[in-house]
Amino acid sequence: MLKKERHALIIKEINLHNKVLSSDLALQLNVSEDTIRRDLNEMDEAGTIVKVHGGALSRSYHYPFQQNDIYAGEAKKEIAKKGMDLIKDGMVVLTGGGTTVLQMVGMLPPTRTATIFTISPLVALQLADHPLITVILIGGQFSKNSQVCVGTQVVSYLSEIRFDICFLGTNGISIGDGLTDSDLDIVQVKKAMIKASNKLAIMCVAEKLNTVQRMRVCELHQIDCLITDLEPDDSALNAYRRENIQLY
Amino acid sequence: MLKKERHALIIKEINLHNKVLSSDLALQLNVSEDTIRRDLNEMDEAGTIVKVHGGALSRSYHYPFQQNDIYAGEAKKEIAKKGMDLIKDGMVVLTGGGTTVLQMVGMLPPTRTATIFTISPLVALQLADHPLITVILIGGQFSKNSQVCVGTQVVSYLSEIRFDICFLGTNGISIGDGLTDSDLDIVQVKKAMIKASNKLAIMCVAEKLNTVQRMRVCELHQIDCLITDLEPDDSALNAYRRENIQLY
DNA sequence: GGCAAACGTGCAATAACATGCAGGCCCCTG
DNA sequence: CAGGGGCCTGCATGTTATTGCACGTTTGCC
Repeated sequence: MLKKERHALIIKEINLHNKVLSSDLALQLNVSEDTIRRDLNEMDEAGTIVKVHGGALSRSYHYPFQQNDIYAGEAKKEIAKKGMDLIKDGMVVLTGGGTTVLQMVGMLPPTRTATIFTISPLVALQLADHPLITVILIGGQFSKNSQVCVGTQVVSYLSEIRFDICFLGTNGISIGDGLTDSDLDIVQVKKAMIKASNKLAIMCVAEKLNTVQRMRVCELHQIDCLITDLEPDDSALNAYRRENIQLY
Repeated sequence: MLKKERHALIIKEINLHNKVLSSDLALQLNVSEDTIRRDLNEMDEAGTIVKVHGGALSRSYHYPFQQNDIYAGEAKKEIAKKGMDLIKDGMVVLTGGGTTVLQMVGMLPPTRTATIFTISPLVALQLADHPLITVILIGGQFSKNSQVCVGTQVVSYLSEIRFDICFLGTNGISIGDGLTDSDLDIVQVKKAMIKASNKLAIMCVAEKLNTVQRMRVCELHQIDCLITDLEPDDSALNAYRRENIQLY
């Protein structure tokens, strides 16, 4: 087995799986782990791969963070655009505090007139430079983790108003468990928000579909609109389509 | 499972849900919680994430508004420091929304315990990473000019609570006209804030001393503390000293 | 104020590592 | 063809990294 040959195989393996283990390669190529290590070191110095303790990773895999952010950013913009279209002139809207919601309100055209209630200071600030939209910030205890207002104040306030539509971001959504979240305070507020609204729109990046968190927010059938970055007829959404959820 | 691999997965999880629990990760990645803790600590030191008790949070989500800190001039920092000293452990504090107030709450030592009510979303967000302070955001119509909550909701809410001390920024202050402001909504809220508080502290940069705005907020004698960037015995403050205002 | 979960630390076992050395292979030269 | 040098490989050595567990402490919640 020639060195170049091994290198080629290692690269092939890394391209395939984004990672290799020294021990696997030694077994597979029938050489000692020392040799593999030497190979990996050379290739790391050459910049072909990234060596780590125990094996090596593909160079692109080593810096997936920014790519992911950008990718997720694009997806969220896509979702935001679709969600935005659900807000018609004169509507009374209620929103939660996710980044997708934030994106959405930032994209609202300056000519749109609406009243937006929100539990998120960030959403309120985002809307500060919108000329026509009236913003009502719903006050209460400020949750440091999720940067929205929670607590009994919020819940009882919500009980006194009816909204045309409620936009919520997603933490977990799945067929079996419906909409789920990880924070008790948030769950209670979200429940109250849903109860106070005629329509419920859930915004969800495809990656979060079919993930489950600890606590239940609501059943699937309570969701009216599901807005994702996928095409509405994507097969990944089949199960949700069967629940009579309007897909966007 | 390679360490880098775990790190990448943790980051992915955090980007997705904005937070992770050590216990969940341990289960999901099939390693001990100790290992996860070590991972999270490393990533926290590297600045990738923010570690908290029980798990970790996304850095970008947690500090989206840090750029705001830059604006504060030296004078405002000086004022902020003096004002900060008036907040003692256990106090129930009410604040308005000026940049000086924002500076001040940003400087509060991490060991300080207090409950801070505020009409300013920015103040709430600024305090989001303070471990001990409870933040109550007072909700209402969001004023786009001044980026605080105003309106009858706020006023009636304030009528039901008593605060130890109220911090307000300054728009205009002068011997003849007292504290003045330019926006009717703001004035009404400020009046209610003053009425609800045992002590009134006004934060004011020297340039704004002896300026007058269109509408009156309160008389000079209602002010308990005047915090400026001048020395307390500065002659420019003589007139205010005569009004029995405590100078800082 | 009490309790359980989360925490940090030290320790030990194991895996992975770097390094030096010896043997084997190839090629070159005499 | 014999010998030698360069390169690669495997093995042995000692070192470092990583991980899980045990311990006592801190933290957050009720």
